[in-house]
Amino acid sequence: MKHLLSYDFFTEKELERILPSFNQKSFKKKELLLQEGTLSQEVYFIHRGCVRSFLVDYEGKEHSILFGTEGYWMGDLQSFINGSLASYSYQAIEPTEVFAIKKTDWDQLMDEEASFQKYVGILFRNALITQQERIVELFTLSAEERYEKLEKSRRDLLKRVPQKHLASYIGITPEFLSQIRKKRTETE
Amino acid sequence: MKHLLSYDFFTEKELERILPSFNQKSFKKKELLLQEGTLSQEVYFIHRGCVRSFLVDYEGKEHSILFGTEGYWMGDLQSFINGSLASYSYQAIEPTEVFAIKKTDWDQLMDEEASFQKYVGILFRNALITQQERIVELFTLSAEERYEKLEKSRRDLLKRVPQKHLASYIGITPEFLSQIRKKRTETE
DNA sequence: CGTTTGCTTGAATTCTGTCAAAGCAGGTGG
DNA sequence: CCACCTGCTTTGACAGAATTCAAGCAAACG
Repeated sequence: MKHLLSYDFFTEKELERILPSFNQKSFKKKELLLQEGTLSQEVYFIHRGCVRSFLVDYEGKEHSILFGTEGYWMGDLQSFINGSLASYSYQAIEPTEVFAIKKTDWDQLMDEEASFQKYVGILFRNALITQQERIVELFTLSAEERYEKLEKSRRDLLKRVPQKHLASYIGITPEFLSQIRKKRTETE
Repeated sequence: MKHLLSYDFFTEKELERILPSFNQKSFKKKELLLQEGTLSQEVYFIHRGCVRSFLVDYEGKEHSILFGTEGYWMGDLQSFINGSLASYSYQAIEPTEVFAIKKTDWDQLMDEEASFQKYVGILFRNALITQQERIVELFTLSAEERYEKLEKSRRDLLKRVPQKHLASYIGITPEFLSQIRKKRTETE
């Protein structure tokens, strides 16, 4: 469980109280961590691998919302926290190992462990800021610029994630992403 | 300060400790609550009026990010919490009255008042979920559908906010919003 | 009033999606 | 190890969506 530690946010003692609440779990490639329409009972800290969250729209098309790799948290907040049914599915893109924490243990930690509560507060704040930036990108950048941005900020994903998922992440069709890539190699 | 109370989240005693940290402030129509590039020293709870946040892109175009009305919190999280310079500007669309809380008072409340910390945690979580939904909308809905959605979820805004701002909020040009409105009145 | 500001319109243009076909993998079973 | 699937990527022609630009109108404001 080095990764949680490597944030070096917690002291040794705090970790001793926090870590026992987590269980290690493995998922095969293409396996679902959580399926849309079910209740999320746990959230995951990714230790090794890659996970995508996606939704299926009313036309049956998939849209990738987020990619999590080593050090990311993944989970359906809405379902996990409010107890509603998940609107998104979560799927391993590679063989993936995670540390899972169940709702009851989560709630207990949030109540009893001030350091954890603080940690989660920071997590949410950062997520909020990241998402805000994403919204701004969608407004201000063209598809090509969004792809360039992704190239810079998450270069690792380009090799790990199929094009079609990257395309849907930046909000375009796989075919059009192909065009963009073609144009870019020609120009350069 | 009925509004903060009306959330009926806090007990009387908690409110007695919390409310003194807020100051009432007024802004005229078009006045800026906070300007991009400056440091955010306080955040606002809107008691009466309407505020929009927006950014100016590299082509000089404005994009409205969020509209806050009665009962909304407005502020530049990134700047307020991390001490960086604000990326967005915040402008009163109507004469607006807010309750402002300064960074030092905020920090103090977050440290000393567990109920406030919890309240803010919920605030951020909800904001996170709302934003996630917004991203999904941008992916899955056409411009026309996004406008219809806005019509339903924030009908009040249609009368209070100029078209051009609504247009930029749903990510289109004012001209195209005009087309949509025209088409819709013809069809129906 | 005159001036500004915002809304509408239409035509030309750019961007992105759709569709269909073909090429290129990677994985599987024999 | 090969041959065959199956699913992913590429391509090009075309259609549709959205923007740009320019002009005119209406409403708001000092």
